[in-house]
This record gives sequence, C-alpha cells and structure tokens, in this order.
Amino acid sequence: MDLLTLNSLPEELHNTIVRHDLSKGETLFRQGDPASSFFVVETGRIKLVRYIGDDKVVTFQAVEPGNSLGEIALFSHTYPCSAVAEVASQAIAYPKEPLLSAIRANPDFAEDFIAMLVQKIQDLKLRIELRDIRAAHERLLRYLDYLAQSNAQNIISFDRPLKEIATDLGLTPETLSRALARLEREGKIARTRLQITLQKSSAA
Amino acid sequence: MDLLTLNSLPEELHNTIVRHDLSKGETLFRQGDPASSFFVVETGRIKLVRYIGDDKVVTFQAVEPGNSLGEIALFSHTYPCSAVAEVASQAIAYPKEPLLSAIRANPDFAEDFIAMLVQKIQDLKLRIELRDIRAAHERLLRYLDYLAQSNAQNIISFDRPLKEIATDLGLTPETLSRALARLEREGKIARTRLQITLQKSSAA
DNA sequence: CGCATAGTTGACTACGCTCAACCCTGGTGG
DNA sequence: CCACCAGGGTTGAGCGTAGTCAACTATGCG
Repeated sequence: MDLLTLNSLPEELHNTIVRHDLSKGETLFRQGDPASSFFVVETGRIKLVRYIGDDKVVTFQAVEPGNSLGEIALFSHTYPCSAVAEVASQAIAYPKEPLLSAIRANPDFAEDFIAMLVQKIQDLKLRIELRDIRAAHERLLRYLDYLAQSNAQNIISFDRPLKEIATDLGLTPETLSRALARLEREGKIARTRLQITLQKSSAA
Repeated sequence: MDLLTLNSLPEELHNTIVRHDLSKGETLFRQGDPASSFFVVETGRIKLVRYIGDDKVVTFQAVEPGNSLGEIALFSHTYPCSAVAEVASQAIAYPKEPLLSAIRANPDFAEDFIAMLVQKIQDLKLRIELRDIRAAHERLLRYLDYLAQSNAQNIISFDRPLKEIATDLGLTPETLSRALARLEREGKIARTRLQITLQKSSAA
C-alpha cells in the first residue's frame, strides 16, 4: 500500500524518479494522455476523475499520501482517467521503463510491488463492500469499524471536513450528518467535534 | 486478468497446482481459514462473501472463468472472505510458496502476474465507478457501453440470467427489468431475449 | 400436462437527495 | 471587545426513485 516504505526500493530507481509539485486544482495527467509514469502521493490529496459521455464526471476515491495511482501506466499506452490535485500536493513519478526494469532485476522489489498491488485490490474491494450497504447509517458504521480496527482503537479522529468524508462514502453531507446523529442517538457512537468513539465493536 | 493465458507460466509450477472440483454451493475456502493458495477459476462461477457483524452477508462480484481470487493469500495468513461456488465450478489452486518462488525466479512471469493484478485493479475501479451512478437506467447503460466496447460491437448477449446481471450491478431484478424496459422505450437499446443492441454509442 | 424458475408489472414503502433555513465556530476589522 | 462574515454543520420539508411484496406471465423440463 505504501511504496514509500519499501525497503527494497532499488538504488538505480532513485535517479529516475521525478518529484511533482501541484497547486490546488492542477492536473497531474489527463485522461487519454500517453501513460508514462506510475505515481505515489507524498502530500496532499489527488483525485481521479473520469469523463464519460459528453459532460458526466465520475470521481473515484481521492488518493491520500502514501498511496499510489496510475499503476495502469505500466501496461497501457494512455491513462484511462485524469488526476487532479484536490489541494496542494506533491507526488513522485516513477517512469515506466526504469520501474519495470527494476522489477525484473530485483525479486525483493518485485515482491514488495506485488504486495502493494494486492493491498490496493483489498482496499478497492472494501470500498465496493461499503457501497453495497444501502442504508446510510449502516454504511457509516461499517466504515467507522474499519477505521477503528486499522487503528486498533475505538477512537477515530477525522483530519478533514465531514463534507469530504461524505463523498468518500458516496453520501451527501446532509445524509452523513443525519447518519451520525442517528448512530449517536442509538448509542452506537459518541462524538465530540470530529472525534468519534465506537461504543461497541460490531466488527466481525 | 487471465492467468491461464500467461505464456510465461514457469514449468516448475505445473507440478504444484491442484485442481478443485466444486459442486454447487460448495465452499472453496472460508473466511478466517489459513491462506494457503491463490486460485484461478476455470469453469463455473465462484462468489466471494464476507460476513460482517453477526449475520450480515455481503457478496462481492462473482468470479468468472479466467479470473482469479484469493491473491491476498500471498501476503496474508488468513482469507478475509469466503469463496462459494454459485454453480458447479472448477478452480486451480496455486500454493503460495511455489508461486512466490516462481515469481522471484522468473521476471517474465513476475511481469505478467503484475499485469494481471493491475488489470484486476482496473476492473474493480470500473465497478466502483458504476456503483456511483445512482439512477438504475443510467448505470445499466454505462454497463452496456462498457460491455459493448470491450467486445468492439454494439450487440451484447448475456450468457446468464438477468437475475445475476442485476446483482452484479447492485440492483434488484425488478429494478433491472424496469431499467431495461425504460431504455428500450427511450430508444437507447433494442432487445430480443437476452440479446441487446445499443442504438447509439454513448461511450466516451 | 404440470411444475419450477425467470422475467415482468403494479402498488406501496422507505430512504437518500435536493433545496432551504438556521446554527455554530473561527477569523477579521472596526 | 464586539460586530460582522464565511464556511462547515445541522435540521426540516418535499420529492423521486429503488426496494419490497405480491400477482401474473412466459419458458423450459420432467
């Protein structure tokens, strides 16, 4: 999940990577651009958007620091979506050819890279699982459960506005607000500001 | 996406794989089981289900022939979900250790394996994109567009009941039926049985 | 010729979205 | 120190649409 922590990152890659500084709203790459690099977000938040039909836009989950985007670049000629910085962000570009060579030359790195991809698959599956829960309060509870168990504690502190949590969850801010209120009313959570305490772990 | 077509499959793996024959409803592995193998579905259809809380069940997309499941096994001690055959199915198990060794020893195979994982990530993203379209008829149309362009033709023939298409799309059969009727009424598609013709490509 | 299952259609319900008003907080300037 | 303002957050009213339940039709198989 986090390429930055890979201890097997081959030295020869260090010379090939390029650091990108993006201001808010700036585009890292555009849908249809030639796919040249794989990226890892260092700071900020970069969202992936796809244009379908004439004017429809779909935003995937934004990519947070430590996570990657554009892995498709390794095996495709063009990017299937655009990447736009939601806030000022920094990203590291790993050009395709040197990266592939490094993977071929270095089994440890290959294994770590595969592990990262597998982790990403798990993350995406989790997201799909969440979206399949229709009731807002249940979806939220499941999301909180997940956050709690990845932090191994019952307290969750959000570091960004609820607005954005809402879009992550595929809900409107109003619905999220009501869902939070409902969980609180039902005694499932307690909260103070952006800090939430799970009252009873309903995790499996 | 399709490990079976990998031309780089190392010979030494051939001796380690195990073929599983599953009758309808039989379980390939259970949530929490020690993760021992990665699987590729040969025939049939295997669904992944996760039990959350006490009794809630979430079904991911069922895995079709040529696709893989349990890639998490390579880097985890247990399976995070169960795999159940929806219909009589065959799957090939690739035990973890030999598979990892083969990846390390064989760069071509490693690259193909990575390509498959990346393809899987794309598939999952597409699924998320679909789920973010709320209106049933629009979601369906987008799904049909996608199928059409991967077949490079405007005619789509379903090889399985609409019921299952519906759950794939995250809809009930009734809603899917109405969505199909609506698209037909609006002249966006024509249909005869399980064959559907897109009238106007709204693909980007 | 039934029987089982898939598909369709209708009536009703439920819940999330939309729009709008209001509250509350934090920052700025008089 | 307080008045004001902007933004996020909350709450309310109304609407639309997908889900649910149920009835009915169509299809395929014994």
